[in-house]
Amino acid sequence: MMKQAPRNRGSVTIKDVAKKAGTSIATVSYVFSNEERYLRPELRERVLQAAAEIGYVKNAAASSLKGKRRGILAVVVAQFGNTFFTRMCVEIVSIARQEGYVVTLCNSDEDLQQERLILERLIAQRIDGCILCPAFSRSDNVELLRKHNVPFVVLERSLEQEAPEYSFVGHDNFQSGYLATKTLLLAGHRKIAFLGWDAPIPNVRERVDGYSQAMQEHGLAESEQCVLLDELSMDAGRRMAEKLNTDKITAVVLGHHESAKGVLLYFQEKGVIWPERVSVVMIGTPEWAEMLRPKLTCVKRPEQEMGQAAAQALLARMNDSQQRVQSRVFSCTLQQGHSVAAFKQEGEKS
Amino acid sequence: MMKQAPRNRGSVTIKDVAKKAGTSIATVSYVFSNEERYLRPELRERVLQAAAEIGYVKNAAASSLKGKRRGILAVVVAQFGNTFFTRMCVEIVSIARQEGYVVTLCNSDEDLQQERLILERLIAQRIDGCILCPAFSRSDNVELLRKHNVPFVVLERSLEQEAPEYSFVGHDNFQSGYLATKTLLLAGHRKIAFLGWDAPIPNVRERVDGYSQAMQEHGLAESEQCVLLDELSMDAGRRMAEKLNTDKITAVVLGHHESAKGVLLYFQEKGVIWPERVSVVMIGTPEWAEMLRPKLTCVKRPEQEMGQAAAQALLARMNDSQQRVQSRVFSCTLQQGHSVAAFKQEGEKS
DNA sequence: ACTTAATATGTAAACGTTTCCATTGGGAGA
DNA sequence: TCTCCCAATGGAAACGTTTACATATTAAGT
Repeated sequence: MMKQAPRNRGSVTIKDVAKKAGTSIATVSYVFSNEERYLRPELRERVLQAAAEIGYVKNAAASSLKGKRRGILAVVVAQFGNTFFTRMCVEIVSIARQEGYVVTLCNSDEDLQQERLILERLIAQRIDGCILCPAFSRSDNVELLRKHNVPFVVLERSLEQEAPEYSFVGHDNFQSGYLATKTLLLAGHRKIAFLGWDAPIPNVRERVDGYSQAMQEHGLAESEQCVLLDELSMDAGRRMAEKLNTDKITAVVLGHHESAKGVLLYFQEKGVIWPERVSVVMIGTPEWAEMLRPKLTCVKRPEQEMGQAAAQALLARMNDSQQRVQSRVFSCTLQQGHSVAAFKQEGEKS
Repeated sequence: MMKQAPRNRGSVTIKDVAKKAGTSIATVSYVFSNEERYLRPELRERVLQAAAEIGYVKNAAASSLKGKRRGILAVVVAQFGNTFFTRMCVEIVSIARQEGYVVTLCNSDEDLQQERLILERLIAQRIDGCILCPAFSRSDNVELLRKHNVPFVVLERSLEQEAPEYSFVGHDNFQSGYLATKTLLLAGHRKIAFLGWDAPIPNVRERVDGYSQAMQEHGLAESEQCVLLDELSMDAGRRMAEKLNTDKITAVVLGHHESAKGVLLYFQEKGVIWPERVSVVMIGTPEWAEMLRPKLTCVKRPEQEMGQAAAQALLARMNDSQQRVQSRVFSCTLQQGHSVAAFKQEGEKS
């Protein structure tokens, strides 16, 4: 019985190149992965020629076995489809590509089970590094990475609990809440509501803290503050908007653009037009923010810089595991729109 | 001189597990990758125990060397950030995950050079399969995949030239253009413009063909048709909108949602309100489409089904390379909004 | 007790690379 | 002519798995 040519998936191997070029596999390997090694130019050329002819591409998996890098980085986010993350991903991928890495993008969908599954798979692939936005800011799965010596950077969500040191890149949630609120306060508003996400994570708390702080600076104690939190959906946005007493409230901070959609649609339906009836500042800059008229005033997070910073932090960590962890927290800026109007007393209507 | 413990990246190997469990590596391997093989339950348990204790995770790269699958699929799109693709990706990833694959998402950014680079890197990784939306519908790089026996499925962009057979999943561009136009025609409009992308790819041509066909069916010859094409950007959208003679035109088909943004912003600025002054149907359903008021009437492509179909087609192809290629073309549906008004003569204004 | 057949485990050769080290063939210096 | 050395190449072990095959153990049949 003829022995089948086994040829795993029919791939061309270094051996084939060696045979074709009439040399040893060692030589071929030197040509492709050891620039320094001196070889007769003529020989080097011959090998390259042969390789090109039969279409040889080095097997990265085999190569990684011998201690070479794997060539794969991973980004695990909790909300794929959220433009904030998408934009950062684009930057990360771009920098990674320059360094010769392929990036695998994963979505935990804010689910710890999924996240764990994903990380286990990534570890099985022996990825070279990982950028992780942990679901619910939980450190559970981060420990997996640590245990397996995968260099990693935490993105956007700082960890709860007393987690050991780790590199972090995110934006200043407190400041974003503060900035949004301050903008409304400076326009003269006092009855300002904060509508946001009800997740038990630092990001949310800090934004609310920023709101509270700004309010207090203007002499508005807790009793005069109004914070509504609900899940991340249009319906939740609607629910919150319904609860608002728009006769009393003159301005709102939209703490998350996902539920913001529901709020604004509700406003539009009910004729609560901005900025005449209510002033609005939103945290986040989804694509639709620039399409609405009047245009929304938004707090912009520097996604581009953040993505770059995350990628660089990871690369730094990979190159030198001893390196001090980095922590970079970015400030947000106000993206001026037309949804904030100066507050007018309107003749003692209350 | 003490020889350093080499321990590539410090990973725990099958050998460590064997030592810990006091058995051979063969046994450990059987435990983890050969369900059938009978082992004394007590032994199996002991191995699992040992593995768990020292945190063993199988090295997928090494495993793949022996002919096992690599566990990686790739999706290469030309426009990352375009929600149309993002939504399909979500589905693909979800199905792939069920089958135990990790998916790497790549963005060629409509650049053939990039695309080639990406594919070469993916081939080096010996991915198990690939879903590709080829930049500019060019088949150049697709051949790379074929040459390296990577099972693949072409997504959304059919190939130009006389390409050999390949599996394809996309939507019916002709029908989408036809449906959009027909909707306006049925509302009584006659002066209808088509604004779209000027790329030399079948997708674009077919949409325009759909427009033309619909127009002709209503007795409107080429001279009464109006097709404007430009690049994919808001500015381009503005440019096209400026060129429109809105005194003559009573309705527009927005052929691509990216430039559509520019068009609509321009309309808003110039007070060309819809549907009173101009009726609008857009091909595509970006997030912002549901935020505008009046809400846009859109042609919806079934992204979810398409993503699933693509993933399934790929898996089918991977499991049986002999299998006949599949070609699935999905129809679009109208997503009713309020941007189309019945055409009224308005008293011989012209 | 002795073969036979099952059952349970281990040995070792691959997979495609990388790289240490050995080997070869000159040419220069003596 | 003979060393010696250097430059250029190849042999072979290793990386962490899988798996065909060999071995060792046990039970059953004579």
